[in-house]
Amino acid sequence: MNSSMGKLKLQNYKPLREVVFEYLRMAIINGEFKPGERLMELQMGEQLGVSRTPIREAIRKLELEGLVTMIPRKGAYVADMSIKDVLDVLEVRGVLEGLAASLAAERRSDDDMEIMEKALSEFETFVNASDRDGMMEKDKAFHEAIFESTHNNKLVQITQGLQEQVQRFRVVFFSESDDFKQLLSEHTEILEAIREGNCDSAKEKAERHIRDMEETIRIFRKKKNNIY
Amino acid sequence: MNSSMGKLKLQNYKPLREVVFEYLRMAIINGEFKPGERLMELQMGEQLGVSRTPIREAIRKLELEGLVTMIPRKGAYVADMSIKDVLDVLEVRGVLEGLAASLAAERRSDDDMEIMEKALSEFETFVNASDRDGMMEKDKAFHEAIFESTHNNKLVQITQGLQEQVQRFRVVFFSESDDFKQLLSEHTEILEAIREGNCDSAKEKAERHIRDMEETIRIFRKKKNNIY
DNA sequence: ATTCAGTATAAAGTATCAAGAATTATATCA
DNA sequence: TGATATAATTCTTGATACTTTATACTGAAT
Repeated sequence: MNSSMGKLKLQNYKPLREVVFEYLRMAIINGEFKPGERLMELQMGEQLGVSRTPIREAIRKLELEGLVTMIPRKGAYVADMSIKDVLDVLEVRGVLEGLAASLAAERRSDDDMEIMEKALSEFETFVNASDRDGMMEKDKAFHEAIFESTHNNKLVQITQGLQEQVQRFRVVFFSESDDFKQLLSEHTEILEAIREGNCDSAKEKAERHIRDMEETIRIFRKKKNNIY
Repeated sequence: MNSSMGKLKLQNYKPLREVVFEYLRMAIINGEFKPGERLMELQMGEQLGVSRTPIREAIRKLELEGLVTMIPRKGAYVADMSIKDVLDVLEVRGVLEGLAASLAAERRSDDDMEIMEKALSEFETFVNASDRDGMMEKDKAFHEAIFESTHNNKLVQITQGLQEQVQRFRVVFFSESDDFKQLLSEHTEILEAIREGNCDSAKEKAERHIRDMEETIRIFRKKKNNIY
């Protein structure tokens, strides 16, 4: 009994740097910290009630993730985000989504299938309820479920990072213009192909799903007269 | 004069954490630190003549890169590397090489073309001289040149991380068995397709290039009786 | 042989010191 | 009197040293 209590404690223990890291990451992704904004160690520390060390370690990781830009001896800034950056990300994510769908169609277990179906139906529920936050969450969950079904850890890990960038972009630039009805029908088609084990079809549909998003952003860019 | 000296210094300045980070990364990638080996902050610090802080910050970044594994309150260990891990990496890298070659065929500038050709011819020189280290270096340079030619920064960044993992695997498991003559002819074909601007051909050849490598490792695994 | 206690060791986090960059103020020159 | 340049002060990062806390190991006792 003692040992199981100990284990529980152990599982729950998170180093401060980890807490700070996740806090800052979420704050940046959700747009609470704006691009270009300066992150000062002392100030952050006071705000979160910790000393500078955990803050610094968290910032180092955020730097590697590309969410923060460091200038030596000057400080850390929330990374800028151009439309070009997001288009670059989506170009990569397109082929990875395709790969994932194809592999999922080939390798998914019955458990995987259940998880994907659950995510999709929950997504549908939120669409019908017009709950935007819920949709975003389940949209993410659906794609994650596909990636998990590939049983390729590296693929899961890489895509997580990319997802964050896209999410961040959505929040910063774009908050109201996704067409969720459209997303729902595309998701349904992708899952159908995966269920049937049709690799090629799953791949093609998943890839086009991302290309559609790219196209939406290209149009958005033109409207804004943004030059690259 | 004084000010230009100052500027030079400024340009050359690298925070200690950065130096340590790169040192440790190279040491791990090149197999000087073995998988599972423990990295102790105090000891490392003494060895490199710095205090613990830069070591810690470097280790945090290595953790995010997947090169070290942290166990809270216990310490940092050089990450294990299974054959499954490398196959996962290559599965991802395959489609990214394909994407890169295709985009390069479409977007390369004349300067890009020159850089790629230079890398390839240097690779050939080392192959003829049977200089293994030189080959590895130029092999890497060639692939990097292709990725740079896509003008997609995100793609460059992601692939760098993957390249490191493959490199590490090569060193740890595999030191003598690459067939560089074969690599050379494949590289030549890929570059030919890029030069002609033939996206589909470039993509297909680049993808197969990685699949060949995957196949080599699968055979290697069978020989070793390694179960997944 | 097993368990519990005490000690040693290493990580986590805080406080402190040093050094570089930025801003402001003052002085000098036009 | 205004503007520019330089010096000084202040603020922030970079790095070290120190304290605390948890884990592991060793030895003794049941």
